[in-house]
Amino acid sequence: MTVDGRLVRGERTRTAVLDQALRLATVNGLDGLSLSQVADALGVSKSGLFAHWRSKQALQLAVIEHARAQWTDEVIKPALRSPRGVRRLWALHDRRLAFYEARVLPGGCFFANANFEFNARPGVIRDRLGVQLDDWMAFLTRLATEAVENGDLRRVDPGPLAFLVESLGVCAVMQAPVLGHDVTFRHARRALLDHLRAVTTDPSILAELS
Amino acid sequence: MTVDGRLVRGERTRTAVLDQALRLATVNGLDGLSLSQVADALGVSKSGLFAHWRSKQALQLAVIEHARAQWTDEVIKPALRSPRGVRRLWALHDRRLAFYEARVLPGGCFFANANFEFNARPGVIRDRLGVQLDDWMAFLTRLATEAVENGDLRRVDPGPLAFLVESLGVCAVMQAPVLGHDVTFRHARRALLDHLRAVTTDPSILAELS
DNA sequence: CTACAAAACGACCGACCGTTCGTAAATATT
DNA sequence: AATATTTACGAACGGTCGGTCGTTTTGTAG
Repeated sequence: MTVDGRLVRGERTRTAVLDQALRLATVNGLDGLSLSQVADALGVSKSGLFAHWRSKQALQLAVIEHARAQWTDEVIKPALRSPRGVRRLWALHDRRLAFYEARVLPGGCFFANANFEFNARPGVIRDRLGVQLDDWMAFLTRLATEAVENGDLRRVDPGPLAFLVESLGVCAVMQAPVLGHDVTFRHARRALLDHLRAVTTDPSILAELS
Repeated sequence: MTVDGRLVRGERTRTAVLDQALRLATVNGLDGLSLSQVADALGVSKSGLFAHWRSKQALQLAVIEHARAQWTDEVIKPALRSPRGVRRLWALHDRRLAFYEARVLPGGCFFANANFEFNARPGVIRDRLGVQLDDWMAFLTRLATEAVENGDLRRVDPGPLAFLVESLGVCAVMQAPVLGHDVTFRHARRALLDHLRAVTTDPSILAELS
């Protein structure tokens, strides 16, 4: 929020806190997020954080929202510029991998980490992550359905196909730091390409893809 | 370890501790594992744990080994009873899913959870998990290679295929608690079956599979 | 310049953590 | 039965955590 062109004092720190908190939460876990560490890393006092968020959980939820907005801007929107159909589905997969290749920032995917972390821990956080995952899978399924309706695919259920795309993306960001970015991302791209080639009606559509 | 047919006193508690610790670590995270909680859940004193493991990290490493042994007995060995080739590759996928369907125990897959948790946290734990993952992928790749050498598959790189199998398994145990076991496992099975059908030379091999 | 409101601060609290240590109980040995 | 040795125990320590509160600093308006 801006007033007269200048940043309100608290607003600048607000986004700075969310950036730092997202970074730390991605590395140490959303639950392992330490308010003390966030404050120290920014050179502000820990108690000052409670002026913006009433509790740690409130900050955690804000971090989730922050990550969601970032994901929308940097992955979903660019992918939607590709032509609808199989190529758009591939574009999303490619953008996702590129998103993690670009930033050498450690910690992998915040959402994947958080989902695994809260897999068996019911509560507000778990519910919020569940809604995000539901929306994301619905979006992927819609893309797969569009590809089928376009006549690009044959004999394919959109659900399992969306699940396959998601699986390759999730597993890639998990294995990349351990087994090496090069081989992991190559496998993730190659596996989906092989699959699409096998189920696409007109393979020439895929010729331009790497 | 047994002496004269009777359990040494400490040994019974040792495996009980590892079972409980594995359960808690799967839910709360390997780093979120609390020695106090382990001791309380078993009705033993916290300080007594240090007689068996010199530190929390030592117990964490023992838990990893415990999980590995369990995984070998309940997933790998049964799958190896299937005939070599595509059917054995499918059997492993199926056994893995059945392993998590059978135990309604919450927390998903310990190894997946731990890998994501320590993705960006170098150290002894990270190294140990990395070796496990490396071995596991090598095993999967060997199964895929066998399927190719058997003549079951066409135009397929074993590496990406192994990566695909692993991806579907990992993602299934991540989504199952959130989106429901039924739809998630169905998608995980269907996606691999579709893929195998598309790349198998003799589809009749897959007829018997669900 | 003064006065007011918002925001950041530092000190502090209770809770939980991993770890250590002296002691008591349980087992093994003579 | 008495001794020696292993094993588990409870209390306590230092440290970090999330959260609270009174004070001081900062920015704004009259």
